[in-house]
Amino acid sequence: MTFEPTVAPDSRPIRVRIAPSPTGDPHVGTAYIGLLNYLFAKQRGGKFVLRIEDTDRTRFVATSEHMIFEALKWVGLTWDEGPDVGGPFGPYRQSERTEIYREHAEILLANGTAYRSFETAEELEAMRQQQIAAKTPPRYNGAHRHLTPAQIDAYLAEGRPYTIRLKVPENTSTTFTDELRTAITFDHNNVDDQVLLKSDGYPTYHLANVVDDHLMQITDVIRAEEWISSTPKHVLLYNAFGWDLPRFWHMPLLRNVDKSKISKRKNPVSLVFYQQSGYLPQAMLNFLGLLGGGMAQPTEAEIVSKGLNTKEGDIFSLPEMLEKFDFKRISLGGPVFDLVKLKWLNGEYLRKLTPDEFFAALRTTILSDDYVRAIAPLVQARMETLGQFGDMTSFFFSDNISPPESVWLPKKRTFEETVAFAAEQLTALEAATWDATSIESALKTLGEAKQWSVKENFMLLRAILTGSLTSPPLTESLVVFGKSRSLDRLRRFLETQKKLANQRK
RNA sequence: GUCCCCGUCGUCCAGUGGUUAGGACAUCGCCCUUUCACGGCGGUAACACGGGUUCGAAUCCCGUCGGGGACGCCA
Repeated sequence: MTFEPTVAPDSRPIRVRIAPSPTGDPHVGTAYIGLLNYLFAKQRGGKFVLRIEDTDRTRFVATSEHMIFEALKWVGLTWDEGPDVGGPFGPYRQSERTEIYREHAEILLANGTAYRSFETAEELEAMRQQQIAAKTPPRYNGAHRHLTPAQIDAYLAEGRPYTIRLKVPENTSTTFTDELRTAITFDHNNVDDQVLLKSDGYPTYHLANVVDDHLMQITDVIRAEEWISSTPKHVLLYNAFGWDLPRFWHMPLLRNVDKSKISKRKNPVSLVFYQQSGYLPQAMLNFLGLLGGGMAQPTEAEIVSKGLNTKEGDIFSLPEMLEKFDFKRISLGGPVFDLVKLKWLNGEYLRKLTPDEFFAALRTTILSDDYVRAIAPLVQARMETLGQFGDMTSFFFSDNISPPESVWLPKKRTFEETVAFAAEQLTALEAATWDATSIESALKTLGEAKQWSVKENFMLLRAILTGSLTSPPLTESLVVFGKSRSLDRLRRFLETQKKLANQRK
């Protein structure tokens, strides 16, 4: 038996959404999928919805949501419905919809397509480790699938916490259509009994996304390829509720240079980083539009008639994308997020600005009053002439800082232990709130634990971030320079040293 | 390990049975130039492999190999 649920009729007005999770800095992948959804909706007279998926309270970052809004606006994307602008299908923040998910989980419990599972997270983790050790696929063993009503009542009476899991039908398979691919089939032996409602009462992505997409009347789910393998669970859920399916479009995943899924370790992924580093939003958007194809190359006739240079086939604006972008053209190989080409594109846009516009661009970003004002007090006491400002603060305005080993390597430390310690600094800073006292205590705590003196500790970081052993106060400088750029500089340093170390071997 | 997706220059894209396999970025060379950059001109560079189908395969089919993703009370 194969499930073949009905797909929503084509006549419904197009509605798409992006659903970022507020767990940190806004991600280039969010802008990429956002752009695609935006284009899809606008080309079809549809609505583009922004929904915040904040159901993981352990990873929740309070400042993140606002940063996501600002970053999307920065690249030029706007949404028709969302937590900030409202809309007829709100609330658009999942943490405000918990009651809805609970009710829907009850429906599944009642119709037998879901069940309660009383294992603890620790028990499940132990099971997973055993399975991995035994080289078998890590999967929930379905132990509580067949609990008798008496057992369930006993557990409930005990007040034992539980999750609600999807009861994936046995011995069948699910087939769904991906609009960019052929039909995709998953045997249910390979589909886990996914947790739908966590023991804290919050839904997992799977439940929340299906319920919300249905209630918000989403017609087309355009998301990253990493979701393909959980799509059968979603199809099963639509089925269990008796709902029509949206169309699924899985977009290729952005990649690091080594082709792995894009990650902050290997590539700057924060939109804040690009903004603060002086990339123009139109260049970023253009670059994202280039990845994965979608834009038809100009024909020879167009090149001749418009007097285009051949390279200008790669240069286009959002209105041009709206006009020409074709989803059926998207190529499925995961595109490398190539910083080199992004920089070239950005240079192209920079050169096209008028002198006044260029000046304005500098003054609103890298030379903004706010930025210079924040830097000024760090060097005032150290200066004898204003002319020394540049000497003391150049690292705030530089892209590439690569101190030689003679600068960053402490006298009494080896290369290996120092690089390892710098990696620890990165981890500590990633977890730190970005203010001077938090940074300082995070570093000191680490130094004490690893037996690094405050001097060695701070000097190392100073060298990595400023390229010098003489600089304005370190923690204050870090705060002004910004978390995303500071951490990126540290990551690049580590990558560079790793490569050098490999070359020596 | 299991399942799923993908596979054209180093990178991003063209190419959908008949092309000298095209463009962009990068790279190399030349020109312009006080330097660098910009700009101009030119070069190197790819159909992963093996079987089919066909008069003819980058294009269609199968297998192999390679890459990636998923396998969480993360999203």
